Amino acid sequence: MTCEDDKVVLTDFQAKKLTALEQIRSRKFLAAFQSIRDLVVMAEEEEEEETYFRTSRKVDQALQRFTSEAFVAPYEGAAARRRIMLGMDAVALQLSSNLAPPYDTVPKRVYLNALRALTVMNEMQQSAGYGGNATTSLGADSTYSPFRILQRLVTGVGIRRKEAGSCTAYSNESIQEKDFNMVLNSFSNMGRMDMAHKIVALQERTENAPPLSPVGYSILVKGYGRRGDLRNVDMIVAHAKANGIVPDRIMLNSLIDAYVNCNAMDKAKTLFDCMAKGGSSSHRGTLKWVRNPDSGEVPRPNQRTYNTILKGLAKSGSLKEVLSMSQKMEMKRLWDDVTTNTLVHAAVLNGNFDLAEAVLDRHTSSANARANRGRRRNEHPNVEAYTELLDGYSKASQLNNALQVMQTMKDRGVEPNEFTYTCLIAAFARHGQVDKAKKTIRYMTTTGGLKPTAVTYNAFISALLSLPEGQQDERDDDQCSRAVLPAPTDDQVDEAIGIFYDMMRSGIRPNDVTLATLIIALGRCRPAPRIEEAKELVGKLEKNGIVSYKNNHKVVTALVQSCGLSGDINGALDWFRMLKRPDLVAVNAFLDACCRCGYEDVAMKTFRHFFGPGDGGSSAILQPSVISFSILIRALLKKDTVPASEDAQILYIEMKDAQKLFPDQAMVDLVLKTVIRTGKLQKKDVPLVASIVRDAKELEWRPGQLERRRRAIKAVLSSRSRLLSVWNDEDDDILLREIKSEDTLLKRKGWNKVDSGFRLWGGGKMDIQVEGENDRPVDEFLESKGWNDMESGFRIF
DNA sequence: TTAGGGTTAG
Repeated sequence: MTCEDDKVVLTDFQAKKLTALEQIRSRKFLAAFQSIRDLVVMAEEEEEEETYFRTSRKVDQALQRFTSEAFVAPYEGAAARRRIMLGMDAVALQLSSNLAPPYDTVPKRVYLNALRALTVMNEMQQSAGYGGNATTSLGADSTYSPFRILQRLVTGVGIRRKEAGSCTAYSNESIQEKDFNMVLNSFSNMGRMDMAHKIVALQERTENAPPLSPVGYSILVKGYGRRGDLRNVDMIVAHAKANGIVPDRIMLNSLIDAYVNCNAMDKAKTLFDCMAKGGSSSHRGTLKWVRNPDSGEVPRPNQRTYNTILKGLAKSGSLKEVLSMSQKMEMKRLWDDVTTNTLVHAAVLNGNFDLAEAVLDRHTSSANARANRGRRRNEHPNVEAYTELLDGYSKASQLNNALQVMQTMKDRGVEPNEFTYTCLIAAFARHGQVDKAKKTIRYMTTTGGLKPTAVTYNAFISALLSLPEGQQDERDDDQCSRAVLPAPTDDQVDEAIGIFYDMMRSGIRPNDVTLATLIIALGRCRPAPRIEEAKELVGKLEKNGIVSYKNNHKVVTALVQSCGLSGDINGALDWFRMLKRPDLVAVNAFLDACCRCGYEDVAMKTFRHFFGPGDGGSSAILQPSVISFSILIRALLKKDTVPASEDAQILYIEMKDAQKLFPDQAMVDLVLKTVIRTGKLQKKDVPLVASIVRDAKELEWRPGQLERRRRAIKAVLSSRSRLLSVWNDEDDDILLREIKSEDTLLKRKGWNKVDSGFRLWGGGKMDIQVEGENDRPVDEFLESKGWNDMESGFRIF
């Protein structure tokens, strides 16, 4: 190579580099990346050593310039995603290049920037509802990238040493714990506990990596708590204890919240008690762990602690408990906007709209920007409560009151947001006012300056598919529990599909929930299922790359269920087989499909395959749920034979003894409905019914559930049976009246154990006939069964 | 770095 040639090459190179820098400046990232790729090749081909080194350094400068721009905020949106992934491509390019060392490695700072960009981006996309369509040009999954970067950071592979050419060993000591925690937190927020676990494992087995601190444990506990995974929450706590972790207030708050999310209020209350009472708490064991061994102090509860426990009480306890706790908070001056929102939540959950209105009357914040720091821009701190109240009215078929909430918001200067509009749109749709729902979408976009989301349309569609007001009573008695929503009509389904196309036309990508909703609707619609249309729809969307159903559990499960509903067992089987690792919901859907199509034997085999032999051993692939048992028990009872009823009973016992599961409302409804036909309860079914209703005695019934239960009872009553269980909820007028009249009756009969869990109710005559036992006095019958009538919670008269 | 509050959902 002559001196002349050399000059030309350098000039070319410089020109290219200038182009690249200009492209970066004008944010043409793809073009810039391509230019840099050319630069890399040019440098690699350089033969003269010093020039090779010099050009390599210049390429590195360009690369660093590129990545520092690529990994900068904002991290939201498709363009940001492309930019960040190009940044990752640039990192990969440099690592795989033959640039002169150390320029074939990447400075630590770049990795750290990438880490931040990737984690924030992944979390945002998760919440934006991107499906599994995320792949990069290198085929790398953006979910794994943060993990791989951390791996590099701890091993030093591909990381530039401080001084060029230095031979000193890479030291990972300067990797901050917060770098790990940032990634851990993002996986935890995404619900990817598998990945979170990988991070922890990496941290634990790497020398010099920072050990898990209360911060890391807080993050893990949060993640498992959100998934309702009590077992792993407990496991993390045990791990922390074993490692001598002294929990701080945040960790305890996280733990209380996790317990609340896992419906483990007893544990949440214990912890709260320790924090509130400190040394005087009676929970010695917990106290021992929670207390700081040096100072002897126990972290004191703060506003968040109280709000968290309040949320738990709202979820599981009575309104009374919530009210007394909120009064305590007010006295301690710990009341804030979250308290207001939580109290409204509790009130709405209990159907006590007056209370919700009263709380908002008194506690609505005067909107000020300072209160909103860290939240969405200038949003009123109580929109959430108003939104929930609106939604509550709408779901309780009180459209006018729902609309009145919009007016109240306006009067009080509470600006509706996309959540509020979503609920309003669903409210219109639920009441058959489709045009107004559509208008609201337009209104929120234009006047409100808000964008409807996939959830907006999903809410619209599913509200449409639920029966409009006025037709509620026409449901057949199949539809007594939430587990069985009313079957939509052809017209409703057509309307829903129309909205679905509106959605796509306005450029909003349907997600798996959208698709699953439509699939189920098509599978169940009246007068005949339209399963073929469902399959076509899925195929079309897949072909056009709009939604990918492959490996999408929700969509495939919906197809399994839909096939089952329309008697297509082969279809159900085909779709079910597509799932490499079916989850509980999928297995339940398949069990249901088998049973509906008359393949109880296949169902039973499937049940054993996934849930094990029922000995409580650990050979099971999955843990069954009450639903799994409900499906099989119903199928068995439907067979209406003595051996099948016995099998049902055995399954029920297995559910309680081996699986420690107890019946829920749906199961009670289902069994009652299946077993009580033509007013007769057959002898073979008595033991099962008796134990189920007795076990269900502790169930908590909320107004919505009470309503369903009331319908179930109505169904039972209308089938000439008299069957009633005892309610503790004094809020429900109708049931109260029924119980009162029942109590009168019991008094007249001289029976005063009204607290027993279960009564059969009839105007003094025996309405439930126990086949073959009609003539025998009840007490004799019970005695013959070895039942103590009241203690067994079962009385026949 | 980490903790509490609203919409759809098999």
